[in-house]
Amino acid sequence: MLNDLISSLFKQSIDAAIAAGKLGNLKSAPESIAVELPKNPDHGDRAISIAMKLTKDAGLNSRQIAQAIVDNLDRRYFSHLDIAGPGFINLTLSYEMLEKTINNVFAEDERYGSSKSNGKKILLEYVSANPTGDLHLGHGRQAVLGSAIASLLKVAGYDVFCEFYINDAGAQIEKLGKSCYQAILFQESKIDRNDYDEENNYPLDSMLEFIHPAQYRHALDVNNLDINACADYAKKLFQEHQKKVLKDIFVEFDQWYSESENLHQGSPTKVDLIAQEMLAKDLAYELDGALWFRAKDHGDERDRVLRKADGKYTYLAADLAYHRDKFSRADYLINIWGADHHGQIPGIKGALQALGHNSEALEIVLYQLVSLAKNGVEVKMSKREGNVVTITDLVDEVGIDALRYFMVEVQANNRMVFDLELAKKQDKDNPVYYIQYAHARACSIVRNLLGEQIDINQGTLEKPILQKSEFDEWLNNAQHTTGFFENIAHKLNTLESKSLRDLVLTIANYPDEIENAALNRAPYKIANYLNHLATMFHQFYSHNRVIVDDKDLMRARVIIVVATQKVLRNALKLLSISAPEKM
RNA sequence: GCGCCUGUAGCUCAGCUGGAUAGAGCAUCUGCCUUCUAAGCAGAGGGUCACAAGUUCGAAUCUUGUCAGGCGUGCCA
Repeated sequence: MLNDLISSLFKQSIDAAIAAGKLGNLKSAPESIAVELPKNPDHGDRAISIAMKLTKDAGLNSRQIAQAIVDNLDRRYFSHLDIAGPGFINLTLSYEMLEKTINNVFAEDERYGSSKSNGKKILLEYVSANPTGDLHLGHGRQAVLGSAIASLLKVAGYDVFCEFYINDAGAQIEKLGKSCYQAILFQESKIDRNDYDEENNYPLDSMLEFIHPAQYRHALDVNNLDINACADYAKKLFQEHQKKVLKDIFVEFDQWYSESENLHQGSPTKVDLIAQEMLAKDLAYELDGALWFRAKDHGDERDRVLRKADGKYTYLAADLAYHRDKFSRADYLINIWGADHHGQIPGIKGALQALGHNSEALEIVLYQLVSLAKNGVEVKMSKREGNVVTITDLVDEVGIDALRYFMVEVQANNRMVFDLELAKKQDKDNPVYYIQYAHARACSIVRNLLGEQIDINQGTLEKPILQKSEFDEWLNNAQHTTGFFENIAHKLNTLESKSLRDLVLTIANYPDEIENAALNRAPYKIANYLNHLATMFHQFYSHNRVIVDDKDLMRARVIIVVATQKVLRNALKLLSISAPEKM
């Protein structure tokens, strides 16, 4: 990675300066040296501010330190370098360095930006919606966020296993069974609308969207209807629906983990075992007929109930059993939770730690909830109001690409107001098109270069501007050739040169961007990066005409265009957004 | 009351984990299509980084306090 390389060059130079006795009392070079991107272009391509940070340890002023570092630096990759202000070291990268970047893009191609496997396994759990209804906006945010984090981590070298935890036990399933039961009776005209228990059931209308006679008559005996059978039927129905909806927006799981099948089967069940163990280890006590976890002794603000007086387990107890199971399958767990669940974190972490697990190895990524607005006015989403926006609605309105981009572009920690009216308008002003357009433009240039030319006056076909064989040779050589920028540098004017350098430097950043985004579980950074890369490409495009008579010039520009196209494609793929060749 | 999150341009958001003159997009205004896609480019206006102290060479970023908004604080999930 570019910044790693620069960082290590500076580390070497600091070590050398220390050895030469030029850095006062400093004993060793710092672990990591930050490589910054200056805001001001006059400050070069990269800046190092380490000199100011070493003043105390070295006992020298920062400009002296900067000078000592520069004097001992391997300057091979820097065409210009100066010490500014209090001791910033400003770097201008040489064409050799830019060419190295381009070499890498061609050598690694689809893997450019990816790290080698680091052998670490992460179990990522997300969405985990109850199988009692359709998936709406909020699930959409979580689903897209989770799948993008999964891709990011994979690209960053982790072995990621994605899991959907199906909350298919307990009260909400009983409620589902009853709702389904009555909805069928209604469909069969055995009760009328007023008999349906709207108070305690899921709304009839939302059930009727899924409970169709043609289907349930195959699965259930309508004349001898059983609530449990209805619960099973409805559960599977919603599960299959959710699976399909998610798959449609490229959200897929390695495993759908059923709570009822895995945690509540057998005797004792896995949840029983947790309760027994906690009682045996004195982590829990009985009071008023309930079983309490001593959460207050383990970092929570008060004790929490594991088993209710009616003998049923709480969500916490089942979740502990589930997390114990996950820990047996992976070293590191990431859960994606809505921010409204943040209050549960101390409880579950405290209990897992007390049970002998490393609670540090459970990471919870919170996302703030999505609220709905119409024409700028916030509205409450509710099933009864009939204004629930489902993922399916969104796909129909804005399409998959825009939906995914929308959901991922904002930091998870920020509240998101989704304006449906606005989203509907997102046809031409949609930011995702700006990025995709850059990709299509790049493809279009290549098409024009290799396609047969039509002479408008003569109406005849002429030879392509460039033979495919020569084009292929250019690209193959792009993996190792140097000099293709160096040779044209003197032919470029300021605008041409600047936009070309800026584009290549942005391409060079990609691996660092991935690493940073993965570390922060922050796919929005990739969305921002894509936007920036597209901007750099559009600028390059308007300042540098690619298809020109000068072949050296054309070759250098073609190589940059294809390199850009590859990086755009890689980054879009990371977010599961399509990279169209034509628009 | 307590805990977590948020507060940056008219609006939606970035700000590289403490760096130099705080940036994009949308919206408003001005230019650029007989040359590779104008879904684009070039430019203008728009700011007390909620407020106040503190930490240091240096703060939108870290600490503390205040204000405003969201969420949580169940023998619900």
